[in-house]
Amino acid sequence: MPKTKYIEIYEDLKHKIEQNIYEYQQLLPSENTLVKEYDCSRNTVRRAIGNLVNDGYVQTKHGQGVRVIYQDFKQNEYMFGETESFKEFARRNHKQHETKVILFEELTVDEEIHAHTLIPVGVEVYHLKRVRYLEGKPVIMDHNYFRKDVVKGLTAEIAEDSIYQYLDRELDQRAVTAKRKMVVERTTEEDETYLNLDGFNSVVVVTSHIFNSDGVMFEHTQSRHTPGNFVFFDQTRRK
Amino acid sequence: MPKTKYIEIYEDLKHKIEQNIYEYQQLLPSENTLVKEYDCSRNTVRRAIGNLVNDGYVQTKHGQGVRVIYQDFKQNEYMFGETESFKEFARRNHKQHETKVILFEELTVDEEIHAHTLIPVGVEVYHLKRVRYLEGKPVIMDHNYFRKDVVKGLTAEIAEDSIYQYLDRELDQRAVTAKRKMVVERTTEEDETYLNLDGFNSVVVVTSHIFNSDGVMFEHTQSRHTPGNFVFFDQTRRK
DNA sequence: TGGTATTTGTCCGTATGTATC
DNA sequence: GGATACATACGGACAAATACC
Repeated sequence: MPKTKYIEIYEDLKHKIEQNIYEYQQLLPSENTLVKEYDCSRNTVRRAIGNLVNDGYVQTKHGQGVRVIYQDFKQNEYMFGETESFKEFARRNHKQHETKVILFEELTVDEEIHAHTLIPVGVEVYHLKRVRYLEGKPVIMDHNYFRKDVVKGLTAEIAEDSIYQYLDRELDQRAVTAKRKMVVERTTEEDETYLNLDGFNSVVVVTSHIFNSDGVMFEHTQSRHTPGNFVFFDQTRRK
Repeated sequence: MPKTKYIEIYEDLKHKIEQNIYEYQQLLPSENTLVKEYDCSRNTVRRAIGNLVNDGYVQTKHGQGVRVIYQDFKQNEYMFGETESFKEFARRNHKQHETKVILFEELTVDEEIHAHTLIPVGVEVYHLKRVRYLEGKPVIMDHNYFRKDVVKGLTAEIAEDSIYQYLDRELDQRAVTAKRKMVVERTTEEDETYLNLDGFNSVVVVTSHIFNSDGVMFEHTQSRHTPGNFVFFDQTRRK
């Protein structure tokens, strides 16, 4: 499984930045220097740098150089969001986790479901409600719709473990693009029944549309998070 | 002000997707076709497509093509976040807006301020508290720290209009990279005094670190949003 | 102040690999 | 197996912003 050259360079530079070999506010070696160092073309170096810019690790300036703007504030410990599953998230943070399925049904999308999921009318789907526990506390309530023609043979047992592991291992399917919308809403009775709200009268509602490698939107999920456990990071640049 | 070729192609394709000339789930013309159409190199076409992938407009698949996955759900009408100022946001949505400065002071960063802003100890800063009104309702409370050596000559009057307009027009300074962290917190007495919370007992706290083109982190802001008015969009892809 | 070197930004052409049809 | 399509990589040329002397 040979990695590509630009990914190797990207990861090497990233590690050097994280380990302060290249320090905050310092300039990286020039592109031409890196070309010699990694024995590759300038385009390849530039591609690696472009990824670091997207990650908010460095910032380039025309005629001047590439400046490190990475600061460690434990982004990795939390970092919800991204295209990461609940199980992966829990594992990475060494937290005990569990999922309980409280509804599992199969149905056909009608106009009403289409209106809020954008899944075409007539498509057959699994509809689930699941409660996610972290360290024994119920912190997320998921309302899922999965297309049956993509997520074939889903069962409640699988849904209590990891649907994404099943997709990847059994069906050779993967989530590629995830589009998300986040809002905060007042709690419903259902939220209050199932979640540990800790005094909050609101939940963070993350609505996701998820596409597989064929460009099919195979999942629509509304995740209702208890506010106390929700953290989201993001970095943008302009120009 | 001549735009670059790949930006022109990127914007042209983007418009064609938004106007359904290239439809949802359809494949774009192949890269080689687009090369002829735009009379440019394949690299340039690929660069334009790469930007559309980042925007969540299309998804590429090796050996198959570039598929449109854009769906219009009024992303443009709201879309807080990004590197957009409050004033720009209000203008774009045709909302009446206003800002009131409730604290304006100049001070020197000590250990305590450094700990939560990451601005180096000893740096002189402006410290402001501002309340932002949308359609007459107080919806955001900002706690700002600006470096005086970058944001020279800031006054309360400027802060009631638009600091970013002042930066751009008078000081030729621009925000380039913004790093954000979002959490939900219980309201403080100050929140309750100044904001229209509409029954919520929480606020969305967005902590931002903002860098200018020289890589200097010149602003640290904590924005406390009333939950009812907060919307955030995001798209990610993996692999 | 001004000219030169350095550095990043854009663009082109070509070759090869690999997945899909 | 052959054609098509995207992915990676190389090398070169010139422009534009900045730094240096």
